[in-house]
Amino acid sequence: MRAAMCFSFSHFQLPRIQNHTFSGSLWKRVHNSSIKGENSYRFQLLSPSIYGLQGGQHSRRWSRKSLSTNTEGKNTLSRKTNNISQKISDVTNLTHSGLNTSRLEISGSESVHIEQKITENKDISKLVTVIIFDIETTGFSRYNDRVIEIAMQDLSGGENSTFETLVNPLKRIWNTSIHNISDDMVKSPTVPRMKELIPILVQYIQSRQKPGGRVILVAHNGKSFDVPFLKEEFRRHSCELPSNWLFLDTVPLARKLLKSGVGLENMRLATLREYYGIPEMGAEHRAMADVNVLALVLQGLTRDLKLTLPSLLENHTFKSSDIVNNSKKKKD
DNA sequence: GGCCCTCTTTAGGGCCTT
Repeated sequence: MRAAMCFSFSHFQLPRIQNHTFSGSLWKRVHNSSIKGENSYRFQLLSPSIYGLQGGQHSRRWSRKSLSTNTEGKNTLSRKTNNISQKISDVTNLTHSGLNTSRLEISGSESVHIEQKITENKDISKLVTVIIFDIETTGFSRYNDRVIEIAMQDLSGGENSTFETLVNPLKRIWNTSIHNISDDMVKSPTVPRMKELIPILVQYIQSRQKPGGRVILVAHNGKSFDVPFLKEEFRRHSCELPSNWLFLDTVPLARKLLKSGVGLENMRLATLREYYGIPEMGAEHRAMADVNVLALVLQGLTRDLKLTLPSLLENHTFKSSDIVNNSKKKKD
């Protein structure tokens, strides 16, 4: 199967977020809602630092360009090809010839310096890539259900800062009412299966990693759901999540905020979106819509909890190896 | 399923994810 990927040059501007009480902060964006047609977005992303970090002058305007398959599941041809799409094509071809995805793993030794910089309290924002991600699945069981959509957004911005694709789960989708992703949408020949997507995914994240830096993959309830789910999908295809990927779960941060007595009702993403006055960004429970929301929720959480990038790295990240896989006790 | 909380730890219930 050919996993046809295409570039969608999106134009999406978010509304201005209230409470810019600090300067030089991460997502100090200026967004004006302006949706230009279906699947057409653009937004501006300014400084790639987190609360408390001096990220320098990042007034440069980023134009986010997306890397995606057609998430409506229609069989359309890509309208533009460049080096990255060629790389993806190459990776896909390698997959078909039996690629071992461990070849794509980044050496853990490359990230040694970042721990030193944390210790030395140096600016590490230029070494850390923060990627928000979300998956849609056929259900809650990582053993019996499958991923049907995945979306990612590198907060550094720039070309190809987002990635999204449907995934053919090779099984019936029973929860279409949740996310509106149907069997017909994922059966399109342009929609990759997980077997084909894994090396593409690893290649994409590797392409976003800065030399000698670290990648933090952020998801809401990621430690209990998204990361174990991905880990199981990788295991099912005899792969492992790269050991140098770090993960961050925003639920514990939300719990901390809730306990502080600010009036947050619960820790759901939708509740956090309302709490921070973030407008809906497309259909709820579509991966990229939730990623866009979580990107702004993370901004609010780090601001309210006064979390710096070093403190996030040291106290709130985990590795996939921290998650116990009980798959040996289960049968698909 | 992992995490947190409590009327707990030799347990049970609720939250959060699709």
